[in-house]
Amino acid sequence: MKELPKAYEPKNYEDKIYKKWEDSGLFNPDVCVKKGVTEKKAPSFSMALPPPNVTGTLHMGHAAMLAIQDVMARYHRMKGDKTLWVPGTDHAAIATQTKVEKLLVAKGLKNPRQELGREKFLEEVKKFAQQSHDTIVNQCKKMGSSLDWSREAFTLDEQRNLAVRTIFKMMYDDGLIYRGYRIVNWCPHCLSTLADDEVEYKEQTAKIYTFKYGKDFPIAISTTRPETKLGDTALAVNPKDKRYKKYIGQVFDVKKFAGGPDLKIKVVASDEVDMNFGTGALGVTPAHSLVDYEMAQKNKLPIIKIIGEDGKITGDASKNYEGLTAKEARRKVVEYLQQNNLMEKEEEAPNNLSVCYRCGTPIEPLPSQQWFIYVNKPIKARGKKSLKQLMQAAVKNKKIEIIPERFNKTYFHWIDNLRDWCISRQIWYGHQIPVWYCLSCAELDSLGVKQVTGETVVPRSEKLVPIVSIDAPETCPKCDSQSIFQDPDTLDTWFSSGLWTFSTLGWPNKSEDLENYHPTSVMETGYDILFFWVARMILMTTYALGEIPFEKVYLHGLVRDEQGRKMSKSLGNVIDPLDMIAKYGTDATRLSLLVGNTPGNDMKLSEEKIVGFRNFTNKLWNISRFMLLNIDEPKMDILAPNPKTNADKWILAKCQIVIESVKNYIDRYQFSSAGEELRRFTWDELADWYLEAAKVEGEKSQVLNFILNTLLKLWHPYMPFVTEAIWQEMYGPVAILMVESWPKALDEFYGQDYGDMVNFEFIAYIVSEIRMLKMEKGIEPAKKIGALLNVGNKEKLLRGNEEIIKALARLEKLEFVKSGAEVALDLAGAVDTTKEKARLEKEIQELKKYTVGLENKLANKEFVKNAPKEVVEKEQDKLNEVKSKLEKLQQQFENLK
RNA sequence: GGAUGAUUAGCUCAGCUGGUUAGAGCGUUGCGUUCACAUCGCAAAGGCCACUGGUUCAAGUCCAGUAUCAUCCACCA
Repeated sequence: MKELPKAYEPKNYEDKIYKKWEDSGLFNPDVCVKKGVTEKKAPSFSMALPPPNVTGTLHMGHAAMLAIQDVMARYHRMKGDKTLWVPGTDHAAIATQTKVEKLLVAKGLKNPRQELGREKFLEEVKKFAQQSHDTIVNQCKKMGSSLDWSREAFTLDEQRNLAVRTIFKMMYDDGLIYRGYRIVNWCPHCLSTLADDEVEYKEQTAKIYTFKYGKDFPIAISTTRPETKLGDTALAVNPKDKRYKKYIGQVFDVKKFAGGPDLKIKVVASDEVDMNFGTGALGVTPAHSLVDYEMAQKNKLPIIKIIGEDGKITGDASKNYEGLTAKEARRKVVEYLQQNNLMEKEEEAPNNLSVCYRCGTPIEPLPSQQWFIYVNKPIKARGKKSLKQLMQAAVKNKKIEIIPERFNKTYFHWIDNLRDWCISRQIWYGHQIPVWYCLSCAELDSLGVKQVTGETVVPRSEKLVPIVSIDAPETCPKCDSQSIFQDPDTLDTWFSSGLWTFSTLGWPNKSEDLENYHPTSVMETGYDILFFWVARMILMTTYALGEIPFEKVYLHGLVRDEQGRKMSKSLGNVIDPLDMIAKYGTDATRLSLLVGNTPGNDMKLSEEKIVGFRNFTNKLWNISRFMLLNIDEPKMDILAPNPKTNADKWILAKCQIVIESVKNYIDRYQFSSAGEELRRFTWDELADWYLEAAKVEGEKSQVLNFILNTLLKLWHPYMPFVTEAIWQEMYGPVAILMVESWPKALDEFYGQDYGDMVNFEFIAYIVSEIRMLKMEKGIEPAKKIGALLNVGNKEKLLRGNEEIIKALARLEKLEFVKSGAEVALDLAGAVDTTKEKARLEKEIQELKKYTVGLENKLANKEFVKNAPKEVVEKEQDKLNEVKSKLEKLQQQFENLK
């Protein structure tokens, strides 16, 4: 006999319990093996935690991710698998740097990078990242995540840096990484390139200007960005366009366009030009539009860069405009065109503006010398497949399964549209590219460098010959000169996080972890980073290791607010997981994120939902409290006891069924269904019926002990804290539920004979009927009255459970009879029979309708012919059952008269 | 422009390969302080499963189309 406190107080247990788990070392599979908790040869189950960005704190999305993954980790650990869940954080290059810059600006610095210099600035970033990291780790622990902290990784630590340098060298040597002068997405605020999918589009209305380059120019063009026309080298028309056909191939000289540079405009044909848009003619600006750039390459047109990395007009080709920002230049061009009667039309039209996904600044496409990865080039070491093909194959041949399946389509579509991946970034926080240049080998004069000092900024130039090396070379391998310097650029953050599943396991070293735990079992993450990250991991891993990074991809949805809006600080609708944990406990918070949603779909979260699960947590606590009061001496490894009564048989059978279905649901990644199933068993079956019966029957120590052990184990992956807390109340401070073995369904309780189960269900049905009758007749539930039961062919069963029926239906007297209605109340006159008659009539009508439906179905020859036997039989059984029920009701109805 | 998802009870959502009178939680209504729990119990009400066709003995479930909403991708200058 143990007695728990009346209500569960999460605060009194959670931190202590987490500390105990952590101190036990059992998050580490090696320790589990050493302590004999897991067998040495057990199958392994491994996951890499999607590393949260060190840009701040965790939100509900992270909490959901941690909860789902922890369910899997704990389930597999209890099942006896060697379970490894590796934690870590992501340096999130641009995101973190931007964040720190903002903080420094808020502190009063005007231009932090310039004022501090690379080294000091990076120190600031590191400080911030460290703080953020600590917060995140603490939050992961608060969520109860059973992560193996001894293996914690950071995308920018030394081990990961080695992995990055190694794979860069591999790819370079395989000819997959190249340096090129290409149009890139340039963010003039971050002063860096962005990958294609780091560009976002914002709807806006823009002014479209229609004008001619010059007075004698025969064709007018339309554009939203007149200032870029300073760099036009061609005009494209559709070859089918009769208006302009005659001009194709001609070259027009435009003197001093908009008071600026002279232009040579060649008229070229392109199918891509829409004849119906604007004037049907497109001014081609090869340097500042990707489409135009491609057109220029096809037609061998010159590329004139007129906007520089600072977002200002460059001097080379744009006299009179040099140094103006794009905005200023636009105003000036427009003014000129208006004043010189070249402007034909100005109109507002909807338009998509491309902006930086980090800072929202409009993107400036411009040509620049950058590092790229070929996605279409055949790779010798991989059967001449390209990276694209490797990525496609992994999913197409089902080595990787994406859950839910529909994301396959999105994934393939993305790959089809994939262009070479620009991996160099002009920011400081990140993996510096493992490339060095020798100044002695290069002709410095031609680079515009006169004298080399420590602080010399060397312009980006293809004239610098790259020396690619895993470790920093001391001298130039060609000329032995010591004046070499490392490429100042850093790598796209996804380059390093793409290695995550194997870099965290020790690659490029041939580690045991890599051997044991790679490929990982599951990658659980949000669908919003399917392209950014999941696809890149597949790319990197299939290339580097020739194997997949994970077998399953489980994609969860976004956590939204009650109204379905994204949670954001500016909207003020953010629900902080830590607040919820403080108010309602971790288990309630976890359940609210685990139950009531399906993979790939967004979920709406409200505080009320969490309150509901807090109530359930307390319910479980009190169920345990009651059970413990009726268990003599709890035993941890109690065997299933022999059931004595109908109720015992029923609950033991139900228990086996729930064990089986929870297992099936979790194995099929239906975490919500498993949780609902468990909740239903716990509340509707165990608490509402069995425990009530137990109060009557008494002496249930063994059954209760067995059921409670099973119950706590089954709930543990979902609610680790409350279950562990109860477990320790039961079995002392040394016991750890987390590594107890997962329950197995036992055939003897339900395999052969469902009869036992159905028997108690009949008792429950009778009790419900009596309660219903009392309610219908306006008798207070607590008021004790008498009742008559027609025993039919169930005399033994009913008499055997007489006390239960009396107690649960609150009867003072129960008589068994052999005729009349199934159940009748001893009403002692004075009761409103009209109400009861109406109720019966309604029910009879409904049953009649149902009977007719069934009869029609069975009379249908087609149905009998075509439907499977079992279905037909089932329908026949249904009909018989309904008919007999109908008879009984009609008899009752008659009796009332 | 292309794609995907959603549309089921007042609200939030389940419903896997088509086969019980379509389910749950919350909320609502009525009754209730039975010695685990009012963070509770008992009971009830509430649904042409968006719409229109089709396939089938049988459709919430499969197919086609329509509408509304959401998201993603591409981007037209």
